[in-house]
Amino acid sequence: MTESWISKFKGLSRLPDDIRHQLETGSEIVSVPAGTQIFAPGQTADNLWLLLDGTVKVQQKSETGREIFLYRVHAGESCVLTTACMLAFEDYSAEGTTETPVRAVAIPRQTFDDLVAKSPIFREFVFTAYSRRITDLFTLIDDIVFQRMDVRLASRLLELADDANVVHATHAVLGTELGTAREVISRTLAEFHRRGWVEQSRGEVHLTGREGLERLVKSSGAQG
Amino acid sequence: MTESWISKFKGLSRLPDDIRHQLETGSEIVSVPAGTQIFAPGQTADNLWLLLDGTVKVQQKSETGREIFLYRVHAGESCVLTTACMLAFEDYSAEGTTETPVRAVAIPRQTFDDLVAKSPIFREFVFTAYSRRITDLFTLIDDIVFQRMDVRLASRLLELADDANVVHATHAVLGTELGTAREVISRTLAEFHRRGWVEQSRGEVHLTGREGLERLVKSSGAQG
DNA sequence: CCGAGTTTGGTGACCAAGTCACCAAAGGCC
DNA sequence: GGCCTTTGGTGACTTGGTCACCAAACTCGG
Repeated sequence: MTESWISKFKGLSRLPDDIRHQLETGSEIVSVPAGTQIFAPGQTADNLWLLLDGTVKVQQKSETGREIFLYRVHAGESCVLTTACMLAFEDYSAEGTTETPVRAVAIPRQTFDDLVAKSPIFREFVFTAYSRRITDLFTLIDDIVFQRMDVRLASRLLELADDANVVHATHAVLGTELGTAREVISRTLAEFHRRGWVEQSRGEVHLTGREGLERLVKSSGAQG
Repeated sequence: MTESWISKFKGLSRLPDDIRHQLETGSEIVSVPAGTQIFAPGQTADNLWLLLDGTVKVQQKSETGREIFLYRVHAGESCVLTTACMLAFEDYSAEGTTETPVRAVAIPRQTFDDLVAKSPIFREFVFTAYSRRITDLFTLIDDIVFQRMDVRLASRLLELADDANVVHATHAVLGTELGTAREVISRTLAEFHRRGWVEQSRGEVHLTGREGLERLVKSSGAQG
């Protein structure tokens, strides 16, 4: 390892050498395949995860068995929800699953607590992660309450599209991502098709007219 | 001050004497009237507030000028959103306003940072507060997406009622509390009236049949 | 390659909720 | 009293969520 993983995390770049060293020796790099549940209600988390590669999807399961997507953790971000579990012993009903193969740094509770006590910079890193999640949730709530479905779907499609402008997701998956029903996705996609913005095939959506989708998103003064 | 305010906060009761002392001498008790804005976007917060008396309402303002209620801070809780602002320098779009006259402990940034570094118990207190807010937001999202309006309104009325079973709020206020339109509140309240659960007068709702409202809330397997 | 079972997507009917436009009643204030 | 503001009520319409059901596409054992 010629280059430390620490450089992947902007908020940690200013760490002094001794803390860096403790962070590197006191943590472990782990790899898990896609589809692994990395935290769940009732399960104690003993590590804070910092994602190096891949994405983790965090969803809330409601009592009625339905699910809603809360947020996605990307490479370079920390999965701060596990911290909540580690330190606060709170019940939480959200679960996190890897969407792709994931490489991550696992920081054990002991190291984490030590570093929060010792290093103002590490402390700031942790609090920043927390408050980013909180503000993300605010934005999500705003979206759910005030934004139209077609705008939300368009924006999500643009986000999820790969290099070839293809979104690999079934209507049902897109439904839970946006907290709506599959039927609504089907209808809205049919409308997008009529406008020439997308082509569909089983399990995927091809964005043939990004401009149209982008115009729709922009026209509503939203951010995405 | 014969009894320290610290005893009002469960998570702080186990603090050792030296930390207690630093917390007491390094903070200040403040009083503000009802309707005071205690934090807002773009405004730097220099203190963490711990509420001794009264309530603070935290709302999100959307770009379209509409508002949605996020949560309410009660006596014995901390207004952790200001911490997010203090330590993480993040933009946030939520604002907090006192609903009643409020007495609170203001902990300056310096004292706060010091205590987080020094005291594991204080640290846990802070992280607990954060994670409680986050899980509250999860519950709110779940509610918004999956719960029927009539159930949500019934539950909120029960929460807001005073000792005489009266809710002092206009339909418009109840609308922003639940992230819906005034008209929807008016119609739902009319329905509740038809069922003999409430009487209305200008600016207030009298709960004449709590049992009915409670039955409605319970029948949906909700919590509140 | 066939055929049964599963997954995915499509559709119509209906209900719940949000939006718009407007009005009326109640209260405040000169 | 008369004017203005705040609050609440209503109908018509649109959007979104639910339910019931079907059809096409895939899977997989044989």
